[in-house]
Amino acid sequence: MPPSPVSVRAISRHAVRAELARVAFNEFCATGFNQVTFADLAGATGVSRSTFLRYFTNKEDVVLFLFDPIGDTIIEALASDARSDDDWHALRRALNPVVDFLMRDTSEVMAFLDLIYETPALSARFREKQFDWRPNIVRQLQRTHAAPDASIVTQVRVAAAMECFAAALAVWRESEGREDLSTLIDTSFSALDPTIAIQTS
Amino acid sequence: MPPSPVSVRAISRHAVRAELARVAFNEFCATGFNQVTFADLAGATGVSRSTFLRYFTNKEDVVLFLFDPIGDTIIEALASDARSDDDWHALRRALNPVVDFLMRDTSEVMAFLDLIYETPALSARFREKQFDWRPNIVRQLQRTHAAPDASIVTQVRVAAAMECFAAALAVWRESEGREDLSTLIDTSFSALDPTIAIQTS
DNA sequence: GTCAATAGTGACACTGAGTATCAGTTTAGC
DNA sequence: GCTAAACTGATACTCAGTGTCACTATTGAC
Repeated sequence: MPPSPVSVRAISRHAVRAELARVAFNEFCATGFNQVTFADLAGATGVSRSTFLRYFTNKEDVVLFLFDPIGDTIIEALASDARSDDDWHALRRALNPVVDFLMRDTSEVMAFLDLIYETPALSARFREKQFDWRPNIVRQLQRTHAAPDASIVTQVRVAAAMECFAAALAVWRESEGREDLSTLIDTSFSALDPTIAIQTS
Repeated sequence: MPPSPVSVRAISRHAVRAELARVAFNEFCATGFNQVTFADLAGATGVSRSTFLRYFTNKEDVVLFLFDPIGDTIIEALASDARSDDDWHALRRALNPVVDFLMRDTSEVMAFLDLIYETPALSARFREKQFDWRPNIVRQLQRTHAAPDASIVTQVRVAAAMECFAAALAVWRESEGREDLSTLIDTSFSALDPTIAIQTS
């Protein structure tokens, strides 16, 4: 009995989740991620610990679920990519909508990245999240773009592309947003671009 | 008062650690990593829970510390690498001693990889371990091999190289050791090699 | 061989994340 | 308004990981 594709309950759930996360984020920034317990968060949000826990799969998710859409964004970008050149450039292009997504509210994203990079538990989970995107990206890339010889080649290229993104993001946040994220991603990608020959000293 | 570089106590500690890990590994394989508690391990090894815990930084470390030497192995390989061509091929060569290390006891390593890959918590920590090797590798590479333009380029190349290794290792274990690990690493590396131009369709 | 410093041990208590259950309440949709 | 479903808070629980403390064993120096 799924009454409608987007039920009223789902909307409510989303909104509550966002509000809980908002309050929690302030607590984390003020006191430190590890110092704040779920009991603290329950108190700060006026909801019971049980209820708070039901809205998130784990403590890191309270911060990181903001970045959940990125995985699907990449998939969609690859799916709607008309050009059919090599997969490496397709992967680069697929990151453009991600950059757009992050640039919608630079200061908010930067605040999140600050908290993430200064909290080992959060950075570790953030990397895990990015890792979890990979299989779907590999599948999509094999479907829409000339799948190369072996599966391992595609897997490695996707992994490398995601690492390029991660490295660019890290430098971007270190520069406090002064450097251009797109340019940084370009630099990362060209450091590995298998379609251009770099002269060996 | 450090009496000698390698004290008797350090040797004992190492040996005890190895023995505890050996027994624990059997328990993990028999019952499943998540199902076995530290209390169980204490019982199986005949040592108290407190003592067992003192030998490892966390539960995953009981399994994964076997792979600790790999980080240093890579560093040493880079340091003693005479050739000074591009950093990408230097990184590839630095993995040869790692392959040697893994091939010393193929069946043991394979048993470990089986447990790791079937246990999400272990694979996640395994990736974290590999991630932790990166900064030192970057530093060593910048010292000994023609450091390229920007720091981000080296960082990306090291990250990509480690992902090549990880991908090759995963395929190797899936093949149950039938495929050649060195060849798989070669394939991975050439999928990204920035020194050879691949034709674009 | 004795002895003092140091390290290892087991017992215990504790925090905090995450899971599970359950009775009571709210809400959606007919 | 009614019913089935979802949401809530309370409670109890498991287990990883930390910290402390008294006790024992070992080491290295004398």
